[in-house]
Amino acid sequence: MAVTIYDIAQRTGYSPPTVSKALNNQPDIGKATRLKISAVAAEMGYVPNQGAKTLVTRKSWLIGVIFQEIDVNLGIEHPLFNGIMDSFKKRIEQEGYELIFIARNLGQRKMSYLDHCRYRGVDGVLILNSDSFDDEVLEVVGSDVPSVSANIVYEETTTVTCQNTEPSIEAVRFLFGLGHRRIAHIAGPLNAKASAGLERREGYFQGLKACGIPYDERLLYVAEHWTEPCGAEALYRFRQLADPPTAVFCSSDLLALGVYSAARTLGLELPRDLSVLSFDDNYVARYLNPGLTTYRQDRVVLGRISAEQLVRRINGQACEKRIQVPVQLIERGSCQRLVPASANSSTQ
Amino acid sequence: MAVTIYDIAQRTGYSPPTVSKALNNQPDIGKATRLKISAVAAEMGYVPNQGAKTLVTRKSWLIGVIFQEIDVNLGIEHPLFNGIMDSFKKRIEQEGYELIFIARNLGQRKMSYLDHCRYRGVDGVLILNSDSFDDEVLEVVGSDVPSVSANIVYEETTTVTCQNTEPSIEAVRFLFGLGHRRIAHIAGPLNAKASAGLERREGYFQGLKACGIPYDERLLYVAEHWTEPCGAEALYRFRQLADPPTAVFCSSDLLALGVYSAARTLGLELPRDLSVLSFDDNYVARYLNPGLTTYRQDRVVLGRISAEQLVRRINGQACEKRIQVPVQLIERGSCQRLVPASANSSTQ
DNA sequence: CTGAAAGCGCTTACAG
DNA sequence: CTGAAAGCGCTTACAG
Repeated sequence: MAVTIYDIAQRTGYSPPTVSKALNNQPDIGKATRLKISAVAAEMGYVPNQGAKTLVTRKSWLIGVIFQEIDVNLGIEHPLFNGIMDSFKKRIEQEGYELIFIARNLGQRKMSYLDHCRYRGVDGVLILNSDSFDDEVLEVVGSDVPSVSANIVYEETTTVTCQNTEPSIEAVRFLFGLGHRRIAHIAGPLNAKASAGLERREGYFQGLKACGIPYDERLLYVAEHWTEPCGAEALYRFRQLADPPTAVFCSSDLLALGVYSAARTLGLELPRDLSVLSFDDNYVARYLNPGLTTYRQDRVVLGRISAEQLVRRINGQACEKRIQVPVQLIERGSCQRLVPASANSSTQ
Repeated sequence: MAVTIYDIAQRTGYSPPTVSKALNNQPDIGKATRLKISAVAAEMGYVPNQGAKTLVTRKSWLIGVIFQEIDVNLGIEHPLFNGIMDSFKKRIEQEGYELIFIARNLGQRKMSYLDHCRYRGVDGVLILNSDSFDDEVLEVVGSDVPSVSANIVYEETTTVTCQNTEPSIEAVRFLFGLGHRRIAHIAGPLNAKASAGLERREGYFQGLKACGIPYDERLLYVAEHWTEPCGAEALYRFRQLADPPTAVFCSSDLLALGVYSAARTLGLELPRDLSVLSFDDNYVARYLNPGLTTYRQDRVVLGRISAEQLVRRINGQACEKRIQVPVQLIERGSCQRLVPASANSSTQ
């Protein structure tokens, strides 16, 4: 049987409330008393029962994570989500919180995400999902449970993502600077809440304009999912054109992976026959051949800021509606100057 | 304020205990009563408070996960651990359990893993760590908290890993079958509890013997860590030999990654100049060039079996001490017949 | 089949 | 500075 404050009370001669206050560093306790009590508590190996505390304080020190990734279907293996979650976890632990996964179906019992949050009494929730229209997630963000979203943009809560539009403009400029004029774009799924698809495409449009390149709708492919097969399909389409693109800007590395495999199938050599620029910097990007040049999303920063925003919400402090973290171009070998005037295979 | 069983009691006219029993499907409740109570509960949006239940039942329906990966330092991004955890999670959720991360340091408070388990009252613990000698983990497996380990082998509890020795014997045979005679091995760190390093090396030895190849100690490199730089270092060493290996069997994909990068640095072409066979089938293996031929660890099975074993332990049922799951050879392009007698670059 | 009593481990007013 | 009383939301004997 575990040691309780009653056991400590008995051993020290103080009452349970006094023990409780001493252990919680309440101010109205004599110094000697506090010392005595904590010494005995340590000696007896006392560990507080957080469940009992939660019952009376209404504070569980638990953060739920709704982790639902339907697109790539990698679950916790999802390369972006798990990086964010890892960093988020470290940051909230500093604040004394712990992470619990909010399950969708628990045993036989069907419980909504929101009910589930109440069931466990979580103090807040991190939303890491890819389905913008999931009713149950919508119910959570619309509830009084503090939340933060690190992918989908919800009006009702704080959303933390990377910057999308600006780097996408820069992406086009970068390829333009390498001499490319036929620059294609593989956009991710487009819907109002999934910022990545929409905002990166917007950057593509603006980049084209900034470079004075007229928009050619045949050079835009909108992927149905953020998956490799969709990326491959895009390249097959592009290659059917009489005047195919010499460079392609992919809105995610998973899509770029599809471009790589399609290129191999088509006998195209990268980057000689096609420059590929991407977005994410997944774990695999550096191992590809050629290494993928891509805008890196900083998962550590993304997770940390999400955590800080959520803690603010929990504490009732003011919060941003949307935070966008800068990305960083990681140059590897997949982009090449178009006209081989010089012998350089890559340019700064 | 949340709806409690008192509210339901009031509305239905029954007592709280009766409401409790009805909602928990206890047998000694009238059918009409049960129906009435559950209808009202549903109507009022009742969600049980699991914390309060835990206090009296001493069952939290919480499984802790000790996730500590010191080698590669990828945290939750660790490609093998997170795959196992994902599958484990799905399986325990079917049983009604949820996953909570057991933090090492929570806020200012320093709490051991074991104390932490008690603090949250977890019903069991999944151990996914890479440091065999972590005292705190040792304390957990030696305690009365039910546990299962999915990497390090602990005498005190159930360990679930893939098969190591048999496939490693097969690995040598496979390379032998391709005509290789100078077969090197990059072993992982060797210690009694980290089965992977030791057992795979053992398989290498046995495989050599089975093929009638005398063991040459210069062809064995023991990596200090399961990391890419260690794999690279191994190849640099091997290449300094007067008679370097024509094939290398790596005890993990991370090590193989190092071999790939060192090969590139050295100007070696894979698989023409060196056949590489590996173990794991990480996310990256298929994207390498050439694709990595490797023994796949089935994370889904590993996670599922770990979950089932832990549930058995929690329920006081008999458990295996060690379970080993078969691996599967995934042939891609990194192994080649040594003597190019035929034009085939890959063999069955 | 149903309910009054007690208690799980803790904290919060409140009185002294 | 310390403690008696009450209660958080729930379940478990036990009595009827």
